[in-house]
Amino acid sequence: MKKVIQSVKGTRDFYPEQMAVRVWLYNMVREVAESFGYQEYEAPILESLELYAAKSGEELVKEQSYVFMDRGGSEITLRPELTPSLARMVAQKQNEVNFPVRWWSFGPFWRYERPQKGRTREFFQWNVDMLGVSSSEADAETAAVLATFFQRVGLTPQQVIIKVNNRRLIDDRFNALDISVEKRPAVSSWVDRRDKLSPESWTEYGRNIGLSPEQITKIKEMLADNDLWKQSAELTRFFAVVDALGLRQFFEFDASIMRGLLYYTGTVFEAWEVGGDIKRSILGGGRYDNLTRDVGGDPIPGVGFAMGDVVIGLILAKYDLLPKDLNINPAPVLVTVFNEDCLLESFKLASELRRAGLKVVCYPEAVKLPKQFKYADRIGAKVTLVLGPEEIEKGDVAVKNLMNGEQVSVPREMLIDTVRDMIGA
RNA sequence: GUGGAUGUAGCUCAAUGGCAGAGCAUCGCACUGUGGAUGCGAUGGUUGUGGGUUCGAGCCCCAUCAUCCACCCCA
Repeated sequence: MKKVIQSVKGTRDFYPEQMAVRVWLYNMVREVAESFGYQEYEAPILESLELYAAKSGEELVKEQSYVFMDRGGSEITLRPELTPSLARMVAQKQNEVNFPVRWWSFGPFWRYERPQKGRTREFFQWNVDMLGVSSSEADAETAAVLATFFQRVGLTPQQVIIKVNNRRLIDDRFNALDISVEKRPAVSSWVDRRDKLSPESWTEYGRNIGLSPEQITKIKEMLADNDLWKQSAELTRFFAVVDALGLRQFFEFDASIMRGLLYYTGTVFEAWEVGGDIKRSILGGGRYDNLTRDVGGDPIPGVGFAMGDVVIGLILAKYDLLPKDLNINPAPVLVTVFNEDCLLESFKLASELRRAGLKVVCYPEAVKLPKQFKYADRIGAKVTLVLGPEEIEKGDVAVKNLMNGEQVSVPREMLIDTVRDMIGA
């Protein structure tokens, strides 16, 4: 037995079955994004490492990015995320584009991590962003696109919830607690880990990063305060808007949502599965008001989110919301080849039907008819045509309806209508 | 980067240290101008790889590679 060369670790092969699911997901996100007037765009897959150096978060850039030297000696990155590219694209045309910009994208990304459940090295991401407006209404609308997507695919607030927080709100609290700016990333990741550790070891962790007992107590109080958001004008407005949009039930305030990326400045959000056996955020997003400046443009406020196809795929599979019976074979008509002498006649017939707008497969060699019928059945063809010596002599074509087994011989001039009738086209 | 589990036919999996098997898939026949269903039969293996222990290893030991799961981080 010869060994087939292995695929690259962390990549997925999209056989037609999987590709159909991916296209279905693409169609869902496109439909939802367009319903809010967002325009589709795409950025390069290759970017300079420099683009991410500023703000993406140290681990993402230094340890998780695919970086290589191209033949000209430039340091190139396979994009690990899209937002910096978007900021660059908007900054480059900051005087030409119409603000507010509403853009969306769905494409591949790469991160060099150990693959596991819900995580691959090559994945697809849906990105939705609005730039040029710094209002809470913009935050809420962007998040509403996401909630609408959940609705569209059949996910309910009992299954998925979008947890919302605000960096400025938390920063104010940290200021009040005298937590230095340098210490905040550590404090953030400590807060982020609250659900993963036992209360005791979580408290001990807090002491280890240099928090005083009073600070720890105050932060615990803060996290327990479900009404803390009312102290934030931005969040108050945010919740009012999602309420007006009829999507309030998908959102809840959670002071422990921090987000790892450094560029977020205001409202941030993450979606989680409520049932909780998928212990990772489904997606994340938030407001980033300095990113265009960080890539060299004028400061343009922005807000957006990214959803990976892998985790949402797990969620949709868990709740049995992935489409079944996706038709992966486009052609409902198969033309058989009776024998070598009839082969060209069959090819001509297939071509004739295609010119009439039908999708047609012609068997590519003169093998036994049972084999060709079996193939037609396997690919899900609805109609099979036979053009043998008898039919050619009479100027007929035998048309078999594979759904009910009935077969008729019809004159050539009636063929197209007969076939259309059978496949319901 | 750290820890755990698993590698046997194309696929899913069996096999007290004692003849390497089943189901599905494939191919053939029943059925030389017709698919699905059924029956009968056939093909298919250096048990991931390399060492070791043993009269004897798929099974035990060591190494290595791969995959999966968890941590880290994140979509």
